[in-house]
Amino acid sequence: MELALSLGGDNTPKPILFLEKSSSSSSSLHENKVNKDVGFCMVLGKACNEGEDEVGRKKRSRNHQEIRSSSIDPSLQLDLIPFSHGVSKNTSSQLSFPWLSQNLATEPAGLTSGPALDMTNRRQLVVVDEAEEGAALSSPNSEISSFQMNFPIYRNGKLINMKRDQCERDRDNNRWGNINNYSCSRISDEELDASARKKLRLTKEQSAFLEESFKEHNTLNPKQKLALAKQLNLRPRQVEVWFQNRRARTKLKQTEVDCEYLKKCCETLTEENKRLHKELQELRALKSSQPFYMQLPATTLTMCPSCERVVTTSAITTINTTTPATTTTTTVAASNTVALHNHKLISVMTK
DNA sequence: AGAACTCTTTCCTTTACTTCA
DNA sequence: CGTGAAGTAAAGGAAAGAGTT
Repeated sequence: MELALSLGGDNTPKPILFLEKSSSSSSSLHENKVNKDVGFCMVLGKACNEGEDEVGRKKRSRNHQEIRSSSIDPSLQLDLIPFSHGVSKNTSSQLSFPWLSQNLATEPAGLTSGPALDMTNRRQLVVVDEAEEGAALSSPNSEISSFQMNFPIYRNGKLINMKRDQCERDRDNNRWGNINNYSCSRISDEELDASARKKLRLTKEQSAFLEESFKEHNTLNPKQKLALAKQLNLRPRQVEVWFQNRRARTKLKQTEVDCEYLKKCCETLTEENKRLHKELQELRALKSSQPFYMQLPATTLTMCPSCERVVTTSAITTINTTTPATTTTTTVAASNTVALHNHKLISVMTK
């Protein structure tokens, strides 16, 4: 039984009423765990979201459309459930909030949600979705006042006007355990110090599992993300961020490999360039010292069969055969070339 | 049909936190 | 014990794509 305070957006005043959860047509996380707890349910309807009507709300989330359409009243519902039986009492506050991981352990497992959802799976998704929604909207650390509303939001002492998705990220952060970190809320100065962003390290098991998932597909669709998050007891946002960072790391590594490869290519080409320059200089020197030979029509192209490099042994050969005077120089050059390549050269003589 | 708008997702950059040498 | 480097979780913004009006 919940005390529901409804600030309905339909401009029709809704009375504060007690909801008998067990008889509620909607499925909720609380319903699974608690039957007779007295709660406080605050419904913030469309009036809280300026200009957004029923249709606008329907399009809010493409991915959750089918889930939410079968869900309860889509208006914002703030559940302030102070007590519940059958949940962990380890929390110092004695409050049982669904964003706490130990409470989520009782959620139905096995989120399987393919494109064609059967009614069983659909219902499971509804339960999880509502649980998340409910949890998301009821951070114990903050009066989540900004979601779908234009309430002032304070962060690190500054008044900010948070966008919806940012607020959603924040409520996501606040949802499960990071409740002291950083919130779209009005918080006191003491809390501000403690509200610095805390980074929690994933466990080895979680990292390994995520790694395995990444090997299968490096991007996740929303359903996979939800299932993975549930399986690892992480927030979907955490899974999302992990995959983002993982993709970035992969890309960075690939870039490094590419960079290394290009560096080697560059070195090889530089060497080749030097060699060609040297050969060109030799040929020019030859030309200036022996202009007579340049009038000879004969040229020889020599191609290395393995590297397909055209070398200039041709002229050398020609010179060698035609002018005994230059034999010494040219033969040395040719032998160097052959030694450099260390394999057989095919000579093509053109006349 | 297409422009305008909204929403979601991904990528990229930066920040902040943790771990380790 | 302090410090810097490396690794990484997370924030925030831009851009793209898809759906809606």
